Parts: sequence; structure tokens; C-alpha cells
Amino acid sequence: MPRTPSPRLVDVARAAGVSLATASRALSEPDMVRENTRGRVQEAVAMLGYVPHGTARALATRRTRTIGAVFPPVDNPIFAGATHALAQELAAAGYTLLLASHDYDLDAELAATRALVERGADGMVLVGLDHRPETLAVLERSGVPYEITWSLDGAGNHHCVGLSHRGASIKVAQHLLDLGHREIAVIAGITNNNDRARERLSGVRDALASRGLKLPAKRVIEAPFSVARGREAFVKLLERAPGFTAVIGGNDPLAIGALLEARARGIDVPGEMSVAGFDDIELAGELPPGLTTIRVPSAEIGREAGRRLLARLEGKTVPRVREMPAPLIARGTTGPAPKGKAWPR
Amino acid sequence: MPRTPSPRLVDVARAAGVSLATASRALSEPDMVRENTRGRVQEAVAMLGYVPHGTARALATRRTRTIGAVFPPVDNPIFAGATHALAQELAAAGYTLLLASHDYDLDAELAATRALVERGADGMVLVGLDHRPETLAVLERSGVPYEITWSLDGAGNHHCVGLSHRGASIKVAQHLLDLGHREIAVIAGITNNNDRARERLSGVRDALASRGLKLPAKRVIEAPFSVARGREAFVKLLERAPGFTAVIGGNDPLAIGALLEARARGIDVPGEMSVAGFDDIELAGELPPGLTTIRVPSAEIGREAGRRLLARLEGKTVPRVREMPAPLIARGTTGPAPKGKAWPR
DNA sequence: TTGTAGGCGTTATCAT
DNA sequence: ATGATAACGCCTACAA
Repeated sequence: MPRTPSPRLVDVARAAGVSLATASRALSEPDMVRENTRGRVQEAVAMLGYVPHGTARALATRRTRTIGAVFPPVDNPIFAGATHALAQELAAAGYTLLLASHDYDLDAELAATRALVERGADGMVLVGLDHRPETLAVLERSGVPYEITWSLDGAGNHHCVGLSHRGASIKVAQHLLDLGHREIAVIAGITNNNDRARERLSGVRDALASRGLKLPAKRVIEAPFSVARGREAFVKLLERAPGFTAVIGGNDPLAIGALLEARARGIDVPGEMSVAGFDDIELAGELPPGLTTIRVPSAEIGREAGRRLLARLEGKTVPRVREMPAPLIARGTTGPAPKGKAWPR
Repeated sequence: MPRTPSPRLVDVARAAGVSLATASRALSEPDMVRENTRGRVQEAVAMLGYVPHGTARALATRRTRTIGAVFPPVDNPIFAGATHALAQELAAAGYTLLLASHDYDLDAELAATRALVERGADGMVLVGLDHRPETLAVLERSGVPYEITWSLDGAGNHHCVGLSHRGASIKVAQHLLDLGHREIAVIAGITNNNDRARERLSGVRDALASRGLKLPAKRVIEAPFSVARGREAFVKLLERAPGFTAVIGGNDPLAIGALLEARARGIDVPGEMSVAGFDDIELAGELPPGLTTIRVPSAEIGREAGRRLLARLEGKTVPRVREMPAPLIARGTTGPAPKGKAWPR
């Protein structure tokens, strides 16, 4: 508890021998004030250790200089990178991040969105296209500009910065098909409430279909994004539907899980089994052999979402949709389909 | 832009046929209002789609229901986990996280701290003990309760929830000493502005010293926390001061980098080289062989910091310092020191 | 350039 | 239990 109540702008004004209005201007519109008086005000500020009262300022200006973001688990490395980049971008412009995270729970997401809008967020960042209808309604009604990240809105209803998960996924699958693989398995993320996971999965289906191949249900398994779950899923696939020569992970941790489990079982990668992921986390390039994957510029997505929002708050117009590049990074975990019989030999 | 300006509490009051004061009470102190009228107010709220104006409320109550956290790179997995846990804990209590992150830059940290305090954060979370003096001064002056996380304040000046990095580090070194290692190298994090990195490093020194051994300067190298930097550092150590049989990483990514590089060079781990880390990130337990490390309960630290802050805001007293367990997790990357000559053979 | 005064949307005090 | 009304701390026409 502060012994002395912290000084108000009036105190500064008094100490500087000017009016409240002048003190206010000296701080927020410096060049509307004579240099001399401005100096006196600044001295007073320093002397009293005055700290502006953001809440009051916000009430008067109807701006909080705050951007709200509601993200799925921030501890997923890709969201962590985006969060960091976003926070940095905002800080550089004098804005602060109001962060809420949930565990792929749309109701929690809605609640968080409400909370952030109530707190007066000047702009909002959401992830993906799967939301409760109320979530977007809250946003529309409040008139807060928002950006959808990661996904691209086909209908063009929202401002968004992301990529085509389906398209990228097709690249991965085609890469494997080109290598001669015909029996492919997928360890997808949990597709419920997650359009990215869904699109990545259907990308594989589409790619196979376009070559007249099918992706049997037993060759698909969904698992929460983690290395441990990737291992488990790979084991299940092996038991349930052996005979595949390549496995695609819904993200890198899942793929790395499959890779580690394959190696643990003496399955040669890529000799007997090819493995591919999605995201290109740091480790993907460091593991031997390097993990073939899609590079998702997650930090760049966070940064760009921030930039766009700030621009819009300044009244500028930005293209409604911003597609980020998501190239295939072919590394050592994918190779030609084995000539003979698939594993188990 | 909203066509219609969003409804205020007055509008709700009017629609419900009550006074502003009653409408306010019906929402914030429901049982001070007759059930009947309360119902009418709630109907009006629903009808008008009224959303409370947090900023105005904050100005009147002098509470923002917001907690500020300023973290080093949130994309470091351990901070990401803590951020997520903290956000969740706060959300459950109706609080929101104001997040700022910096790149181990104390001036940026100070600026962020100022920004969050200005925004009216009811409480603050910082990481570690290395700060600009002004940073803590700002906190003290404003009277905002804060928690130092990760580190423990020996002097007992601050509320904190963390662990003894030196103590944990000693455990790691002793573990290696007990395995017969005498020539030990360290890939420390950047110790400048990072008391955790410094303490971890000096823990190794202390452990060696207590057995009459020294840690030569050439056996220590500092590197930013990442797998790639861990690899590089390991290479440099090998060139600069070969002959060691064990290497301790300042955190898991650094250790994993060393591990991967060792393996890439055909150095057997743990046969010829033992490797240990710090943090116990998910991957540590999944890699073959599992990485010996210290388990740092980072999510728990975030959660606990939130809990303590919320308790203090309710006027409860909490023990000034909360030490978290940080056990040694011995896995496969550490083994007996090789009998013969150290690598290179 | 500087000062005066009203307003931003709630909560809280004090009557009734 | 409900109603007036003064804070809360700052910004911003408007006036001087």
C-alpha cells in the first residue's frame, strides 16, 4: 500500500503552476505547448513521480491502447512464437497485449472474448475459423476490429492472416506420392473445433483422391498435439492397419513422436518408413534425419496480425486477407517408397 | 463501426424502469436488490445486448481485474507453459492477463513494467532477480503487489515462487561426479541479466569445488537458449578444450543440441560422453536415450504465482517465499565416466 | 498558447 | 430496497 496516494495530473499542474488542461496537453500533445511550460510540467512529473492513470485516460479517449488475443494453448510452440512476436510488435507501438488462452474449448474462447471486449480491447486476434457464433457476434456488435489468424476465410467475411492448411497438406501428400508411396497413414490433430487440423487431414485425402487413391479410416488416427501422443498413435496405427510406408503428422510434435517410435522399433526412416510433419518447429531441422515438414511462419503471423490491426486503428485500409507462404521443407525423413513389402517385413 | 452506439447502463435502467444506481447494483451486488427488479434489469440487459464498460468500472472501483506479467521470450517452452497456466488460473477468477515479453533486455522490461502499471494492473508477475533498480521502484511506489517467479530471493525482500537454481545445479553436477566424471564442461545460458543462468553455472562450480576440482574457463561457454546454439557450443568446446567426459547444458534445448551433435559425430552417449540438461521439457523424456535433467515445474510456477497474487488481492497473507521442488531426473544420457581416455579416443 | 468546464460510464455514499 | 448525486482521473471542445 502506498503511504501517500499517488499524484494526479492536478498535482503536477499545480506544481508546475499551470492549469490541468495545459499539463494534460504537455504530456499528450507536446507541441501544442510552449517549450518553456512543457519543461516545467516535465520537471513536475519527474519530481512527483507522476504516472498517468491509464484507466481514466481510456475512459476519456475511449481507447485503451490494448489488443486482446485469445489463443489455444499458448504452450504449443507455434502459438508461443506468435504470442511473443505479437507482443513485441504491439509494444513498439505503445500497445499492450491482453492475453487469454484456452484448451481448444469454444465456450472458454467465447467467455474470454467477452472478457477482453469488456476490458476495452481496441482490437482482437483470434485463431482459426471454428468459433461459437456468439463469439463473432460479440465482436461485430462491439465494433472492435479483429483479425483471424492461421486460417484463411474463403468467404472473405473476415480480416485474416494465415495460410491454406489444405493446400499445404496437399503439398506434403504429393511429395510422398511422388516418392512412390501409396499406403499412407495420418496422425491428425484433434479435428473437433479445429479447422486447421481438419483441413490438413482433408488435404491428404484430396491429394490421394486426385490420384485415384483412398485414405481408409483405419489409417487415420487423431491425437492431441504432443510427442508422446504421436508415439502412441504410431503404435496404434501399426497394430490396427500395418502395411503403410509413410506417415503424416498433423503437426511436428506428432510427427516427431512417430519418428522416435519408429526408430525405437528398429524401423529405418526413411528406408522403410517416411515421416512428415507440419509447422517446422526448431527441432525439425535439428533432428537427424531432419524432419520433412511445412514451414508455417508462426512468428510472422503474430507480427503481421499486430501490424494489420494497428494500421486499421489508424484508419488505414488493409487487404482483407493476407496469405502467408507455407513452403514444403523436404528433409531426410522422407524418401522413396521401399521396393519390397512394407514394414513389418 | 457500430451503427448504434452501444447501450450504457443508463439505457438498461431506463428500459427496466429503475434508477441507474439500482441497475448497477442488480449487476454487481445482485442480492442487494429485490428478485423482481433484478429480473427486470436482467431482461433489459439481454434485450439491449448490454456489455459492461470495464474501463469506467475500473475507474470507479480502482480495480481493473487484470494482472500484468512481463516475461523473457514467451516462446521459450518453459515460459510458454507458465504463461498458459497463469492465464488459465486468472481466467477462472475473472481476471485477465496483461502480457509483455522481452528478449532478456532489462530496459525493455522496465518499459513494459511501466506500461502495465499505467494500465492499472492489480498485480504483477516478474521473472528472476535481475532488474533495473527502477523496475522494482516503480512497483513499490505504485503499491502494486508483485511476485518474483523462477528465482528465490535470499534476502526475503520480495514475494517469490521459484527454486534454487544453484541448488538444483549442484545436484546435477554431483550426480556426474558420483558417476566418476572429473572433466566436465558447461554450456551455460547467457548469464548477463539472467540470475538463473548465473546460478546454474555457479552451482556446477560449487559442486566441483567441494570435491577439490576446478571448472576451467575454457570448459565453459555461454550460448542463447536453443538447440542450434547448443550444437555449436558443443563443437567449440570440443575444439577448444577436448578431454571432458560430461557436459551440462544450461537448459534442455542446449543439452539436446549437445546430445544431437555428439551423436552426429559418432560420440557414444552415455558411453563416451554424458549429457545433462535443466528444465525437463517434454522432449527430454522422449528422446532416446532420455535426457538427464532437473524437473522445473514451470506451469506450476505460473499457476502458483497467480494463486498467490489473487489471494493477496483478497487481503489474505501468503508466505513470502514459496520454494518449488526441482528434483533430478536421471535418465539415459548420463552414465559412468569412461574408463580409458576421454573422447577423442 | 493557455484556461474553463463538461463529459467519459460506473460505483459508492447518503438519503429516503 | 431504491434513488439522487458526487466521485473516479483525464481529455477536449470552447473561450479567452
